[in-house]
Formats: sequence, C-alpha cells, structure tokens
Amino acid sequence: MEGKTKSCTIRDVARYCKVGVSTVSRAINDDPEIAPATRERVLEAVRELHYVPNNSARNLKMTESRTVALLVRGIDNYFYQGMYDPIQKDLREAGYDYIIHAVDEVADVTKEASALVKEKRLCGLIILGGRVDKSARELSSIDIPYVLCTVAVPYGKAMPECTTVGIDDERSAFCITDYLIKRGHSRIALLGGKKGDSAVGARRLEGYKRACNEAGQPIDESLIFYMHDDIPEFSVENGYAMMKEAISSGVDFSAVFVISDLMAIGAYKALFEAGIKIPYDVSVVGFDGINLGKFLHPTLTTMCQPRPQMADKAVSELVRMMKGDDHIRHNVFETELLTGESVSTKKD
Amino acid sequence: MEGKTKSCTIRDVARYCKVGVSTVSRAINDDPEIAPATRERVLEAVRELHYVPNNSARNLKMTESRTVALLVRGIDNYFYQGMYDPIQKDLREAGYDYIIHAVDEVADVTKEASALVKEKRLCGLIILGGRVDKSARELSSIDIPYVLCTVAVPYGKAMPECTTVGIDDERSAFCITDYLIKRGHSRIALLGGKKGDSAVGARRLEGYKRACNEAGQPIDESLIFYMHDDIPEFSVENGYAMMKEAISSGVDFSAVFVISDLMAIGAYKALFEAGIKIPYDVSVVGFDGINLGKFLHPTLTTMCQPRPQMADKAVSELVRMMKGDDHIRHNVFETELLTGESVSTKKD
DNA sequence: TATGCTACTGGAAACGTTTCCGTTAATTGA
DNA sequence: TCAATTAACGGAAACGTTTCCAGTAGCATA
Repeated sequence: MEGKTKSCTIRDVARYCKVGVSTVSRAINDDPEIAPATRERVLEAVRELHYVPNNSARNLKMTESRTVALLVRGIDNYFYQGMYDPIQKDLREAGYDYIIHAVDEVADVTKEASALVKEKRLCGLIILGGRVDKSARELSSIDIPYVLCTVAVPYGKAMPECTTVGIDDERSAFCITDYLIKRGHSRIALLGGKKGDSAVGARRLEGYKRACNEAGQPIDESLIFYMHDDIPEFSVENGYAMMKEAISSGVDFSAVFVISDLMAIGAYKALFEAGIKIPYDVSVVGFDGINLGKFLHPTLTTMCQPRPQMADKAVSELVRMMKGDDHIRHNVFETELLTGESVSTKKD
Repeated sequence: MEGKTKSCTIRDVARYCKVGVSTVSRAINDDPEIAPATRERVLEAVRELHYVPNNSARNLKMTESRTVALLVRGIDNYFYQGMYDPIQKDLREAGYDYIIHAVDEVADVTKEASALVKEKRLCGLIILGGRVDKSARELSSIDIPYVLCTVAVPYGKAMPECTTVGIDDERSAFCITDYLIKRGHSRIALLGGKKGDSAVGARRLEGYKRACNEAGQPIDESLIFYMHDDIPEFSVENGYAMMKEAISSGVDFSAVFVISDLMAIGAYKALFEAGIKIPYDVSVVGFDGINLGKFLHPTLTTMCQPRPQMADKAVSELVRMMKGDDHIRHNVFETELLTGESVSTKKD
C-alpha cells in the first residue's frame, strides 16, 4: 500500500522535466519530430514518476482506439480452446489491445456489438460462433471491420457481406459420412441435427444427407436425432441425451455420426451403459478434432478443424481490414480426417 | 450499410430536442432532478438518433469507470468452464462493465495488472488462477480492490493481504486420500505433485502426505509423480504422461490420486493402454468435479469444487469492496466427494 | 548582415462527457 | 399580492490526451 498516488498525468511529467505537454506526448508516442536527447529525458521521467497514459483520454481524442473486441457466444464451449490464445498473441503483436466479451445468445451478438462499438470506440471485431444469417445482416449497420469466425457458411448460397473464416461444414460432413459408407455402413444415425439452413448443425446434416444420396441410400428420417433444446448445444449432456434417445427408439444402425466431439463423449457413455461395444457393435465418428478425442477409449475418429490456423487467419484478416483494405474475403479451411479406433469395417 | 453515421453525441441529442446538454446527461443517467416528461422526450430522441454514450469520455470525466477486469491465467483451462458465465452475469447485474484479459504466465499477472488498472481506469480486479505468493505480494501496490480466486491458500500460514475465494486444497486432498485408505488402499500413487509450498499442486500433495501419515503409512517417494514441465499444467496430456511414467516405473500401487479431473482422463487412457482395469486392478480418483467425470467409463470419483458458487462469491466480494468496504476476507468453500465407479474396496 | 530553412518545442483547441453553479419559472405560505 | 422556497433546466469548466499551429534558435547561404 503506497497510498492513493492520484495517478500522475502528462502535465505532471511535463512540469517535472520542464517541457511542454506536447513534447511529452511526442516522446511517449515515438514521434520522430523530437530531439533524441529530449526523448530520453522525458522517458526517464516517465519511469521515475510511474506515469501510464490514460487510455480513456487517448481514445477520446483519437479517432481510432486500437482496441478490438472478441465476441464469443458460449465462452465455455470446449471447442474454442486453443483459439483464445493465438488470437490474443497475434493481436498484441500487431499492436492492438483487445477485450473478450461473452454473449449468451445469438441474438445478443448483434445487439451487444453495435453498442460496444460505439461505447468503447472499437476499431475491429472478431465474432466467434453464431450463425451467418443472424449475424451478417444485422451487423451490416456496424461500420468498423469485423470477421465472422467458425460460423456455418452456406455453401453455394449467397455469401455474407463480410469477411469470414471457417470450414465447409457441408463438405466435411459429406466426407466423414462417405468414409463410413465406404467402410460398409448403410444405416448411419446422425446425432445433432438442427432445423433451418445456416446453423452449423443444419449444414452438417445436409452433408450427411448428400453422402447418403450419392451412395444411393435412401434418407431414413428415423435415423436423424435433433439437438435437445433444453440442454446446451454441442454439450456432452446433449450428446448423451440424443444417444439414449437413439438407442431406446429401437431403430437399427451400425454407425453413428455425432456432429461434435464433445457430444461424442456423451454418446460413448450412453453406448457403454447400454452394453453396446464401440466399434464392434456400433461405429462412432465425431467432428471438430479436440484433443480429448485421442484420450477416449477407443480413440475417436473425427474431422479436425485447424483451429489455431483459423484463429491466426481471423486476426490477420481483421488487421488487414483495419489498415484500410476493405476487400471482403471468405477463408475456407480444409478439414482433416483423423482416424481413430472408433470405426470398424462392416462385412456383410 | 447506412454510411458512416459519424456517431452522434450528447450535443446532437440536446439540439434535437432543444434542451441543454446537462438535461440529456441527466436523462440518460436516471438523475432524479429532471421532469419525467422531459426525460421521456430525451430518451425518445436517444432511441431516434441511435445515440450511445461514449465510454471514453464518460470514464475520463468520472473518477470511477465501473469497469472491472477478469485476469485469467490459462484461459483455455477446462476447469474455468462454468465460472465465466456467472461472473459475467453477476457483474452486469451489479452494474459493472467488465473485460476478460488472458495472461500467459503467473509473472505476467502482476505486470499486466498494474498497467491495466491505470490505463483503463479499472475499479476492480478478479484474478483467476495463479499462486498466492507470487500474486498477493506484488499486487499490493495496486490501490484498487481485487479478489484472488481459486488460488492455493496456504492453510495455517500467513494469509495473503487481500480477499480470496477458494477451497482448502490441503484438506480436500487429505479427505480424498483418506477415502482411499479407508477402502483398504495402502499403496496410493499421486499424479501431479509440484515443488514449492503455495502452488495448488503442492498443497494437494501435502494433504496426501498428511493422510498417509495419519493412517500410519510411510510416505513412499517413488509413488509420487510430478508434473511434466514441458507439457501444459493440469492438461490431459500431462496426466497421460505421468501415468505412463508411473506404470513403466514398475512401482506397485492399487490406487491413484490424480490431482485434477482433466489429468485423470489422461491417466485413464494410459491405464487402458496398459491393459490395467479400473477399478479392478487400480482405483482412480480425480479432483475438481468437472462435468466430464460423469461421462467417463467408469465414472470418476472426485472432489468437487463448487465453481458457480465460487464465481458468485468472487463477484459479490469484489462489489462489496468497490462500494468502500475495505475489510479483507478469506472465503474457503467446502468441497464435496462425488463417488463414481472408479474406486473399488480392497480386501486383503 | 540579412534571409531562408530546418529542427525542435510550446500553447491551446478539441474530443464527449459529467457536474457545479447560476438562472428561471412554478409553487407555496402569509 | 408578495416574498420565499423549490423544481427544472442551461451554461461552462474540467477530465487527460493528441495535434495543429505558431514560435524560436541555430545554421547555412547569399
């Protein structure tokens, strides 16, 4: 406790080394129009007095605040692990300050965003999660650069009018379903469907259906299980609930495509409890490629999203736009099939 | 796109409804000294013009910014799940704005903190994680209220000079070790030890040792496995590495105390790979009580920390202090043993 | 020596609020 | 009816910075 230092201002520093305030300002902002000797003297005083510029005053005066916000829906989602860190590091490296702001619901994203931008004079926005239809349209009133990250991109349909970073959910889901089909599975349950056409779940469901169609397998609606609304989306608990529902429905299947790894963990549990052996009785695939998959027993076959690279891209795209390049770009990353032990080849 | 609205100010609103700026200010701040009719008229104009107060200007003028920062070390740690959300909600309800700030290392906490406080005119700080010796001392130069949350509290030793929220790591570790001993286990391996005396891992190790001592069992150092420095602390990967180390060391044990649930998942994997059956060959207990424990196979016996309640408490304590009550308090929460299927009773 | 140029520095306005203080109008009491 | 009180409001200073503009000193050139 060194008792209420009544935080010293730029004027205090100026007085201390007998220069004008503008000189101090120039010194701390690396302005070239200052004599090196003076700068050193001022900087020394800054250290001496423990002076720290007041951000509010600076932001008020300047047009750009050099602060970007990371808006994330469902901050607790395990999937975002490994994204916060790179985003933070990259932004800091690029000289931007940043804040993380958690929002509850998709709807909140746009409401919070527009208020935040004005309140805090943000100069950029990264939005993690949510869906493209809800976000993109309503966000268009915001006149600062922003990047939508890990949202479902409606392949082939109208792309949102803003820069995005993501994967092709439909194609990835197609691939992993196709992988199951190629291994002899014809009755594949899907866990985590979602109505509508732009949510992540809905896009993956579409990929699943296309794979079935192209393989000449009819879509059996009784094999599709939808996300429970009363349980958090993409949660272990939701996967567990859906798997139980699938088992007790009595419908016949030899493989399950769970549209997120976390939900796959819940599905594993339900299968164990029912005495169903993975992969002998039922094969399981997940989606996302979180690190836990490798520690399951058996290890999980899944579609891996390159999260760190996506995080890096989100930042570099935002920085590009904040520097004035207002070209819109859609960055679609390749996903990679990680083969684990959870899938067996079915021989009829 | 409605083209660069050149964000309107309080003066624009004042002009619009032909009142003074002070009247507008009073209206938006719920000042009682204003005619209800006028307030309504102003508020209407605010909505009309999409006016949002500039936070920088407000913070600059006011002494208190009503913003608190949540400093978290290891934002990716699954353990913090379920804490961000309550903290956010509680703070918002109490009328405080907040930002999350991730820091890499313990050392960074104090450095970042003191700069942040001045820069952003913070009026409060919640620090999640880290250790008490490193943080408390060095933070004492900060003259705003702050709360240390989920840090190891050195039981019986000098308490830090600031408000804390946590559990008694030593006692909890004692209890769960004792639980194993009571069920007949005499050779219990510990995974996740840590040198020093104030880290979470170190405190839990102490509890383990005390339980052994009080039961008259000699401490066998070869049963204690320490956290690998080259792998993130408390990670699944670290648990896996330590368990493999334990198995290949050839040392005999009938139970394992893994000091975090996430690490227990890694331990499970290593045991499965070695063909060791839980709980028949080896019993396993974890620590933390994350939701994943219930979905493991077998379900994990663990010591549950009441994270949501701790989060609530952290906020209410901070709010109390920000309101002027500078009394320091140490809130030690009770942990609860969650019994799963991972422990067997040993009969000799 | 006078002039122009350069390099550096200081003063002051402005950013958008809040709040103190003064003013006006309305209300009350005698 | 008049004075006194009060309710409601407007004006302007101040918060701590950045930046424009003007000013000074030193120096080279004519």
